[in-house]
Amino acid sequence: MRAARTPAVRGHAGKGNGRIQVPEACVARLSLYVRELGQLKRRRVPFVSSRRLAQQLGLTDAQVRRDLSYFGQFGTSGRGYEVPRLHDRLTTILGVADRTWGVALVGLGNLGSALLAYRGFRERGFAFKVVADADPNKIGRSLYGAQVAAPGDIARLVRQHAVQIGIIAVPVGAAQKVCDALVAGGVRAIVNFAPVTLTAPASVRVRNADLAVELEGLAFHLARENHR
Amino acid sequence: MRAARTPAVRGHAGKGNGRIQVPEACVARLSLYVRELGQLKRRRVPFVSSRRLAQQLGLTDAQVRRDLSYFGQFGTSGRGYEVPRLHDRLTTILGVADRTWGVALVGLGNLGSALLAYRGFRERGFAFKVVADADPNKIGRSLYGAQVAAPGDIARLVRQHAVQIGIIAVPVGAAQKVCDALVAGGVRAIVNFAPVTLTAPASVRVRNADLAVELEGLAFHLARENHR
DNA sequence: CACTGTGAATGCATTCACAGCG
DNA sequence: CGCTGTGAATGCATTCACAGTG
Repeated sequence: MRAARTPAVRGHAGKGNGRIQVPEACVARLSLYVRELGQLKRRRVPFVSSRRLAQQLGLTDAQVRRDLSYFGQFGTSGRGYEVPRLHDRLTTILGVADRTWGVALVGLGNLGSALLAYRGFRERGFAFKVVADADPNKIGRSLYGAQVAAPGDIARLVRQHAVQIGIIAVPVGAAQKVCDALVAGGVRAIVNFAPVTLTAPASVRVRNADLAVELEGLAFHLARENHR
Repeated sequence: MRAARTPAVRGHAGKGNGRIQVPEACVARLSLYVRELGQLKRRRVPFVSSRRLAQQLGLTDAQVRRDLSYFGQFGTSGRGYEVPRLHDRLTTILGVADRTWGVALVGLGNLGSALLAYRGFRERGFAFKVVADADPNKIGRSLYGAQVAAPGDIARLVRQHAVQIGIIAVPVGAAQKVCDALVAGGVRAIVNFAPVTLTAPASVRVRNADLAVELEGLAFHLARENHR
């Protein structure tokens, strides 16, 4: 969940045109806010204070206020934030309100299948436009409403469907080749689940999600606490 | 990802036995170093410089040196770092060299199955000692060498096998209950894949790995770049 | 009042720059 | 030389604290 390859991600350069610099860490929390507000909205909670929101997410109230302030002034003194309004506003800012993002998923092993089946993606504005795998038994078949393509067709299909985000869920050995194909097709961001560092042009955002890294981070801390 | 108070993480300096604070961000990179060094080791590369290691991982050379310096002095002036030695040393520090970590996995849907089947975990020192699911059709069956238990048995089994790490791969509605069971059994760390914030004692480390959050982070940036 | 929004202060993390070593 | 290890400087992110508002 942590970006290994962080190409000095700046919010945005242009101060002149009124764009605000948003800390990267804040962006990461933005979708947590949306998630939580979505629940409150469904429960018809009309207002929420920074304090309560913070408590719910394990943050501090000051941090919630600071984070939200990067995007505008949404609150009412004395009462807090209007839940539906804030939810709508943040959803729009996240870029998942008014539009659907096309996604290309490569690799339909256990993990790839899990991702394809995960309803959360669709609900949150992501659609699998292209799905591919190297297994001849899978190519051509239809899974979860998507026709499985061959690796050789990735670049063409990505371009054809104007897909902007690629997901790599293939074994280590194939990851870089898949990455190249996605880049050739014109994706602008990639989520990589293979435990290897990819090489891609700086214009393409790469985010790594090696699941074992999560566990190892925890192991480090546990090991320390043990030998004390 | 998790925000709560950053606990004092300590490492030991090269000289003396005074313990020094290791930045949390550095810990996250530690397993990347191990991963990369493992590959170099297999290719029988004897030495590697901070420059080359950095290039390979998309970092700066200064950062690599700084990170490694938190754990000791491993390098040789003029030549760089001895690959096998550094690999062994970091593996030990990570806590995945000399021991195996017992893991409890709850939820055997697509994602849970993917995790269970992922060989990377076993290779990197993690063993699924307890596996559970609420589906009566799965309970009692044997998957990937693990007997599937019922949710009601989680706490008991976790304690019995002295499991320290829990993985939650169940739907949102069941996540908190599973979390409670894992905590009752005595786990000290949890990786949560359910898109919800869990409540757990401060002594239990919780790390969230909501896959949609990754995508949304990317969407935010893409949305910004579009409307320029 | 209870709460937001934000300068200012603090605390981390990264980068610079260079002394020192093989 | 080429490269490490590390003070010092810089740049981010979080927290404090309080003026201001409905």
